[in-house]
Amino acid sequence: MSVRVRFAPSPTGHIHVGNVRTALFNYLFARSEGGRFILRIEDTDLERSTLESENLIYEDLKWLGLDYDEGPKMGGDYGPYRQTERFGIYRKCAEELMEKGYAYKCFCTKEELDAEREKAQAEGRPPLYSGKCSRMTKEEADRREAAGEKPSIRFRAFKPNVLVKDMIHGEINFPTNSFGDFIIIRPDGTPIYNYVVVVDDAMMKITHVIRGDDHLPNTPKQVLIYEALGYEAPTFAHIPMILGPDHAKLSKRHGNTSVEQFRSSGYLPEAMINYMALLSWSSDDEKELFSKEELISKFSLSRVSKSAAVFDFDKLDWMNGYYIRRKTADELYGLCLPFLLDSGMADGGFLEKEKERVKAMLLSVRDNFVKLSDAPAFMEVYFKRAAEITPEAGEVLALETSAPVLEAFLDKIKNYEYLSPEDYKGIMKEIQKETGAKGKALYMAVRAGVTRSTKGPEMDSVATLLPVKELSGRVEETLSMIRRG
RNA sequence: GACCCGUUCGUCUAGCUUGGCCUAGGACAUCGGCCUUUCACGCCGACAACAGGGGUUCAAAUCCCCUACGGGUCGCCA
Repeated sequence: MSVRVRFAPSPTGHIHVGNVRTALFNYLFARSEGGRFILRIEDTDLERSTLESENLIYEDLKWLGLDYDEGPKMGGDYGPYRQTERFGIYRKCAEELMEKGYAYKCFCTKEELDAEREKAQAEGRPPLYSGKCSRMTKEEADRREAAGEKPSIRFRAFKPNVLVKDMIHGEINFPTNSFGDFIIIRPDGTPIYNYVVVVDDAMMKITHVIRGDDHLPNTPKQVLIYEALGYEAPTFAHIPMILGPDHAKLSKRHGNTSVEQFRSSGYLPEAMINYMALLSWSSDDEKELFSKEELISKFSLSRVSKSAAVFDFDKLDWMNGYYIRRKTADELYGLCLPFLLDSGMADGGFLEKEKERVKAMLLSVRDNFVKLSDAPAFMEVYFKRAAEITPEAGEVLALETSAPVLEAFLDKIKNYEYLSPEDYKGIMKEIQKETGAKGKALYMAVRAGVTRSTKGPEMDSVATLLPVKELSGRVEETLSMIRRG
C-alpha cells in the first residue's frame, strides 16, 4: 500500500512555525517514500475560519516550497478537501454510528454540562459526562426532537481500554474512563474535530498520521471511532512539540512565530526548511546543512526523537546567513530589492538604472548579513553618509596624518568619474609616497573620511562603486568637520 | 486534580534497539587565536552535559524500579 499523508491546518491565519514543522515532516516522509502529500482544510469552526486565511496557507506553503498532490484547489480522487464541503458525509457516518449503537443523541444543554463539570471538579472528581442521555429510548429522543429540542450527537466510549500504536512513542495504553462519552456533532449539525479527522483520514485513505504530540491524548478517542466505523486505524507518529526559550509551547508571545513574520523579516525559505528539519530530527551522518532534496533522501521517522525542542533563534540566524552567503549577485538583488525599497534609501528607478552597480554593492556587503532585512543597514555606506562620525572614525581622523591624506586623496581623484580598482590602488600608493603616511593609518584615514565609520564593506569596493563626485563631496565635508574641530 | 508524554553541554542533538569502541561526538551561542590595510566571512582552539537514587552485570548514558522536575491533554477549539 502506498504511503498517503496529510497536512490539515485550520484556516485561521498564517501558518505557525509549529505547524510548519508538522507539514515538513509529512512532506519529507511522503516524498522519501514515494507517497502522496495531501492538503486538507479543517474549517469546521465556522466562527474562526475564513477564505482569506485559507489563501494565506496556500501562499505560505508555496513560499516554503512544500508542494502537495491533492488539495481543495487542485482536487484529487478523495475530495472534497475542505471539511465544510463534507458535512453530508459526516452526517451520514453519524447516523450509521447511531444505528450500530456507537453514538446517541444527547439533549443536555451546554449550561447543564458546564455546571456538571464545575461540580465534578469542585468535588475532586474527573470532569466526565454523566451518561444521562446514553440510555434514552429512541421514542423519547424522537419526541423531544419533534418538540423542537436540538440534540448533539455523542460517541460512546464503548470499551475500557484503548491501545495506541505510535511509531515514535511505541504502544501506549489509555483507559477510556479518563475521557468518557464525547460529542461528535454539535446541536447545530456541525461536526467536531476528533470525529471529522477520523472520517476524513479513513476515507482519504491516509496511511500515516504525523502530527504534534499534543494530539496524543486525543488519539484513543479517534482509535475508538475507527473501530466503530469498521476502518483500520492508520499508523500514528506523534512528533515532539516546539518550545519557546522559556520552555513553554511556542506561541505568539515568543515573538516571530508565523511563516509570514519570518518571510517579511528577511529569512530564506531554505533556511527555514533546513532549520526546522533539525528540530527533533537528525541525520545519521552528523551533517546539518541540507537542501530540500537532500532532506528527502535522508529523512526517516525512525530518527525523530521523543523529546520537545526549544526553538533556537540564534541558530536559525546563523543558518540564514549561511544561505545568504551562497546567493549569487542576481539572486541577492531580487531578494533584497523589497527591503531596499522599503527602507526608502533609494527609489526603484535608481535601483533599476544602477542595477549592475547595486549588485556589486550587495556582493561586497553580503558576508555581513544575517537576514535580508539587514541589507539596507549595510548598504547605507553607499547611499548616504552616516549622519555622525563614529567614535572609532573620530579617533582616526584626529591623527595628524589624516587631514593631509584626505587632501591628497581629493587632489588625485578629481579627474576621474569612477575609480577602477587599479586606479584606487595606484592612487593610494602615490599618496603613501607623498605624505609618508603608512599602511593601515593611510587606509583608515580614507575610509573614515569617506564613510565616517570604521565598519562596513571593503574600502576598495566603496571607492570603486561610488561616483568620484560623491567620494569627494564626502571627503570635503569630513575635512571641514575636522577643521571646525 | 485525573490521564498521558518526556528528561545527554545554555540551546539543537549523536550515542540508547543489539550494555564494553564514551577519558560522551558534532552544531549554534560564548570566549580565545589565526587570516585580514576595517567589520564580517573563513580556519584553529577552549569552556560546557548523561536529572537524582536504587538495582541487574565483570562492565550502564545505554537494561529494570522508584523519586524529582518539565511538558501536554482533559471543550458543543482544532
